[in-house]
Amino acid sequence: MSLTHAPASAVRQGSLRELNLALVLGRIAAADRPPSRADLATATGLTRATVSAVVEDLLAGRLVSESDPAPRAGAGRPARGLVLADQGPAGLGLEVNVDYLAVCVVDLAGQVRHRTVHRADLRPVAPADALAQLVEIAAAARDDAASEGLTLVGAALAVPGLVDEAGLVRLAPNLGWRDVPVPALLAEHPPLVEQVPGVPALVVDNEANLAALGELHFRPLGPASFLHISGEVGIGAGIVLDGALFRGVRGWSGEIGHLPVHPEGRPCRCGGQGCLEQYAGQEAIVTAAGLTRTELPADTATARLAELAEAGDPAALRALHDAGTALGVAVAGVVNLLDLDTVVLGGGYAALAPWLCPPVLAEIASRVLTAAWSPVTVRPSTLGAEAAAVGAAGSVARRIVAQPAGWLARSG
Amino acid sequence: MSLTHAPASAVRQGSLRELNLALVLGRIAAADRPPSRADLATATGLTRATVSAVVEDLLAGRLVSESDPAPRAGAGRPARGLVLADQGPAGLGLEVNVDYLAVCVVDLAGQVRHRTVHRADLRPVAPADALAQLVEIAAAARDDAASEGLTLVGAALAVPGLVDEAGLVRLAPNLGWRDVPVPALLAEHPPLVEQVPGVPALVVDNEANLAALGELHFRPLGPASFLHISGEVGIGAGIVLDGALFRGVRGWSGEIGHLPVHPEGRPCRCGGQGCLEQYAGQEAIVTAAGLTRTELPADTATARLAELAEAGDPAALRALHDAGTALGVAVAGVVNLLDLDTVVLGGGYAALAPWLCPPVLAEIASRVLTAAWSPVTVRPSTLGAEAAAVGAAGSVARRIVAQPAGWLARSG
DNA sequence: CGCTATTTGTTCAGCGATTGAATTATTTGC
DNA sequence: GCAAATAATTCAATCGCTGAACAAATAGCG
Repeated sequence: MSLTHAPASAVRQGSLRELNLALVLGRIAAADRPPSRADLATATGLTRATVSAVVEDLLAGRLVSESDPAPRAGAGRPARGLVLADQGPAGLGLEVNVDYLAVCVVDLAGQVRHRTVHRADLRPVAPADALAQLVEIAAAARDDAASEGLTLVGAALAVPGLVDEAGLVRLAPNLGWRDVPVPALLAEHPPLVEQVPGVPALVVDNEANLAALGELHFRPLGPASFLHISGEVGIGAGIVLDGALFRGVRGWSGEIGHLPVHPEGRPCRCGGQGCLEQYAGQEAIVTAAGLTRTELPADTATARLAELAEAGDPAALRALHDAGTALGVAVAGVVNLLDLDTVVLGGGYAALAPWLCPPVLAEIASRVLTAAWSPVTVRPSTLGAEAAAVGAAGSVARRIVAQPAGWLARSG
Repeated sequence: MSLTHAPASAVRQGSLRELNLALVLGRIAAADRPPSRADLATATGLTRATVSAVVEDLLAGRLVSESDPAPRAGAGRPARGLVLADQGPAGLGLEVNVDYLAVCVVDLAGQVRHRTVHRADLRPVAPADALAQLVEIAAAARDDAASEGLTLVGAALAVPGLVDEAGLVRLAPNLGWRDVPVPALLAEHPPLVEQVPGVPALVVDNEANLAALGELHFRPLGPASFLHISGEVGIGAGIVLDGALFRGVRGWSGEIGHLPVHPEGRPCRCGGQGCLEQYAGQEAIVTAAGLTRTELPADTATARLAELAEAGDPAALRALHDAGTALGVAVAGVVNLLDLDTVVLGGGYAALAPWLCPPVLAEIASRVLTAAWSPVTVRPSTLGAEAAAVGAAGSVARRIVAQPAGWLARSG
């Protein structure tokens, strides 16, 4: 009973075409095999005449291209299949993290067409310098993409911290950033992407949010709702509802790391007590497993932990089990509250999933009221460590698919 | 970055008018004083010509009516104000609860035009008989409404339990219902409402969900996001995001009563341990306050508790403080996760809010990471005990406002 | 009182987008 | 080689929005 069917603004004849462009393009994107114009007509309810006109616009704008006729049984003129173009607009994904910079390019079909990861300890680097390095890498990626016929039409930057709506990074503790005006700093460099009406040139967002969107690449069929948990030093969650990121009133949703799991337990840096982060954060797991804290906490510690667990080290196994139980308590609460059917373990958790999933599932089974009727899937993320960059680039590409009119208005 | 701008189905010229009808009617509903056609034109971006045509349809369909000209300074032809009609379509709200049946009628403007509460212990009554009684009361309400020029166009029924999408009541423990096919049982009685395209004749939903929608009556301006907590024997929450109820993948969201607040604490009937319900449910508070369990737990126990607290009874005050703290732990988790800025205490909690709010706010202040930047409001519900019936009727009325085309197609 | 400025609301030709039927295009099967 | 079948396009008709002109109604001012 969504009661928000009223459009946000006036609907004119032009909007009508805009909406049908989006409708048809969306069907092409969601189809599992290249649909014909006739398929699209029956699927959308439009007439074949209209679909032809719409498709003509999409072809002219290089958003779709005709593929080899799909094999079909029976008589009749063969159909021409339509697929998302592998040339044309594409999204740029950027990521600044503690120990790497990442850049990637994703095309309309969701394919990662370019990817660069530059490993470096970014903590001692000033924000402006870090962004300058990132721009340099991104410019190379853009040129690379251009040689494949791709035009970058928007960028999204993932940052491990709280970001406000204007793109100001309020606080990125592990990076040491505070009140960094990212859009202003990037504006001092030559623009990386072509301006397209309706597509923001730059979106800055929380790493956990964008990593969650990355998972949509592997569930492109229909709207999906799931919880994506990034286990790093802190624990962040991206909540995807019906295929769209849920950001909350101020854009600060997903702070699952501070869900209380032992209300009178260990004090947390947030000021509370017994937060999940104190029991399932990377540091908590590492110290519980008896490992000394390594220099770069992100990758090496996780990899070492997985090695130990693989080898059957009792301390590591116990640490992972306890962390998984704490995580399961929090996740059970979230599932009870939001009735989600899928939980994705991402970031540092992905590699540890074999040991984390069982206790998480156990807690869900015993605590979720509706678990008997609706099973909950818990699985590791399918993307690697740079999921956020992929998700960021994908979010731009998905926007073009959802609102093709802006791009078409540009290219004539 | 909602990426779901693509319409669900084909957009034809007719849809265009449908969308603009909804747009204009929505503006009229949201305005704080009766807008003129010219006001609507500037507000919506449509031309005055189009607005006139749209308004003509709305007037003909008795969805709006012209009010006395609003006073305006300066020269010029006086405007004719437009308001939602106080005659025409209206929504029927129904509620079956442990100790009462409630029926109410809400008009387009959100006014409660009729209300009947029939007190009776429904636990020993068979579902079919309870529904038969409800239908009888509702028929009287419908006739009453008809004499005021109101036509009922849809009904929503609130039930204290889990309801699936088809309206089957899977489980209503306190009512003793299990797998009750409500739509089928109601279909055996003469229809209560007129059939209107696009408006379901009957929606069955969880009481907590519909009570949450009731709060929208007092925040009609713009989309609101809040958490509404109904504290009864169980504790249910309705999550309203951007003015629409969030139901979850299977419609079973809001089970806040089973959020773990002491993971190794008291066993809960759900099979888990330390659920909120065991610490802030009505029974928990009552027994903690040293009260013997009364026969009908709903109203009397809460009222007695409020009396004792008012009188300064230490046991009652301590019980309420402890319950509020437990509630605060859970709410802090929800706010961290969803970044909501408003929490409404409804149901049995409404009367206890003076004692529950302080500890809840204290937990939020210490546990919510972003509390410093974004204050969270915690307030009691403004509707009484029958909030669910009002919310149910209001949801129907709001649907007509959001999708007026169906009603207009009916009445010619 | 009459005139002007001002704002509201309506009328009407023009236009863009969809529709539905007719037409063309291209293949399979007999 | 021809009929049947399916795909895609063409074209007049229609629906709804636009923009400008026009009619209606009031305040201010001399």
